[in-house]
Amino acid sequence: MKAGVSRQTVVRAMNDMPGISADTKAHVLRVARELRYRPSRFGRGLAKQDTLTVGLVVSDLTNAYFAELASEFIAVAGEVGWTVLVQEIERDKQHEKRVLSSFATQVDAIVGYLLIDDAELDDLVGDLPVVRFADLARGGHRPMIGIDYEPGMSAALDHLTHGGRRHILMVDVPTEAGPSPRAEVFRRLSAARGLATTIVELPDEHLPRTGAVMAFVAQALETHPETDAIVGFNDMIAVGALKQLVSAGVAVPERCAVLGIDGLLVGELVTPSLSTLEFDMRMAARMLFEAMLAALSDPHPAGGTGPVAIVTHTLTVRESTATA
Amino acid sequence: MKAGVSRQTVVRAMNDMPGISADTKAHVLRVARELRYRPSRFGRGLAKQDTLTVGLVVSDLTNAYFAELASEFIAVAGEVGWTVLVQEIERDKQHEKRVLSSFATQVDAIVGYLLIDDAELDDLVGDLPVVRFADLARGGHRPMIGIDYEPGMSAALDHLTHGGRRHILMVDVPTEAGPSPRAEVFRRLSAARGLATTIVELPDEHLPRTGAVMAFVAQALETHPETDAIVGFNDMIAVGALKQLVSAGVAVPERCAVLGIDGLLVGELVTPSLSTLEFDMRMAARMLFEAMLAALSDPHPAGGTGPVAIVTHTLTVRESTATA
DNA sequence: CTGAAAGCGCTAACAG
DNA sequence: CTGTTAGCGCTTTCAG
Repeated sequence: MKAGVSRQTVVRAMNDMPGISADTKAHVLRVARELRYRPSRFGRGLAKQDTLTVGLVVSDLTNAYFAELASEFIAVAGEVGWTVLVQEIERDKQHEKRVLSSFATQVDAIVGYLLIDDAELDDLVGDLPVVRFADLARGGHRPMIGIDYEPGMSAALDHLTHGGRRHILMVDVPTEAGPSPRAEVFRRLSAARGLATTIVELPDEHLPRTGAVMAFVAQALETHPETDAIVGFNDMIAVGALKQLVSAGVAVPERCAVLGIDGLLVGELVTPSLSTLEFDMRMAARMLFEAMLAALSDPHPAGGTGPVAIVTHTLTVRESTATA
Repeated sequence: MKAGVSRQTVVRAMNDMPGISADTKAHVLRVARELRYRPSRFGRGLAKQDTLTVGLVVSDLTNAYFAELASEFIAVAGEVGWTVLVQEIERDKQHEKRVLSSFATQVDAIVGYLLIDDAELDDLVGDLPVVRFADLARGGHRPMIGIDYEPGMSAALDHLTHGGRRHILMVDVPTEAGPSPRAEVFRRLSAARGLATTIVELPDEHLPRTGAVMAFVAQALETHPETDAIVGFNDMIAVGALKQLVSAGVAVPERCAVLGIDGLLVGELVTPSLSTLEFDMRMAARMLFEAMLAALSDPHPAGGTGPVAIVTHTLTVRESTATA
């Protein structure tokens, strides 16, 4: 059409389709290049009904946990030609709603770590497939990859008690609705073991700031001086606790052990190195993606779905919980 | 049309446009919801010629530096309704090319940390606007946010020499083409000061592994036992060096100082805490985004552009370079 | 092997 | 305030 030559033969050339002579194809390609022609994704998307864009929701990319999730998910998705839109929701439900409703017209599916519940989700995104990455306890009719803290936490408590720890303090980051699922499992399992545990709740505002976490831990330890082990809501909290103990001259792990959750790289880097509960994020990302494909091909499985897979943690023992 | 009622009045309802009675609008909206109707992004994109999707290229989200860039960039872009496609290129030029040519049909602009040069870029993406985030030294006719290491490195060297350090070792991560720009600046500035510095090159393969970095540093120190300060290519390398020194019983900072580059959070968490060169990633992300908008509105500025803004580092002194 | 015609779902411009 | 018409750029028939 444009360049002296052909027409919608261009399609055949651009898309590597059969039924075109090498000559014309080469010619078309060359002209296309000269013209700096780029096919429009909209025209194509409209004509071919398939498409491959997924929205990933995480709470904060700056958190290595979510960065790793994003990295692995993008990799898995990319392998089969899917493209990933990433958004952060920064623990803010309002913002999450805006993000989701914008996703509703931009992607073919949504996955990730969502705050809102299924009912609100139905409102915002209709029957767009959504797969959550969430604590197992969370209900709902949509598919999800459930995180079961029980096996890991159980192993962790065994490890701590075998090491003679009896007064365990968990520093939780509660949700709006109360203790986090991590803390719930901790409470339940330690009660079952007859342990004298305490859960303190770190206010949200302190979250990213190590200094604030340190101060908070210092204060908690004044109230609970008998503490001989601290479990952090996650590795970053645990590292804050670790720093506080070290700087207060409390011997770790001799006088007090510290355990994190998530298995972030930072745990290897601090001194003493941090024991933690970790899991295979690559596998989790793969499961998320596969659940998404499943949801896409069968949007309304009979009787809802609930968890389609469950991930658990493995205890990695490093220096911070070593036994004397 | 569909639901007993209206037609393309739907448009007016869905898009909050004027010229529609509250009644009809409410009705349309309700029916749309019942029908789980979601407008197609393709139809819309085709009809309205504007659109707002940018591709962000980073080398590795797992690297906190890039995670922060992504986080900030997504935030800035989101503020004005842009949506961000994220891709990793893992230091692999082939992969980068695939990513870029796929981006060419998916986004309206590309920004980020690219390996390939402008000529190859022209080939892959035509006149799609691209803004790099790159070392100032890098040439090219496309716009970029240039990173100038000189002011920061200069401050760092002053700080180290004032602390009496004379034998500085830099652990570089070279590019295919030789020393990194960071190392080049280091070499130039330390030569100008008459310092006895050495640059050792960490093989790529070791990159993510702290243990490997530690071993490499141990070996480098055997060859250069007089070393009294180590500058890492980035914070992660510096932390590896720090760990090696500590575990080898070398007093930090008394016997040997350690300095990182990038200003990652991890620097605050290690013991002793890491001095580093940091910069304002939020501002850098904002500049990237704005340069992108500029490139979009004027794709071919007279005479190319080169750097459209320059970012520099600030020295943050923590324990690892403290003076006795 | 190449060309022509129709339509994907939406919005804009213009009537009614 | 609401309906009609045309066309965005591409792919898919179906003819030549």
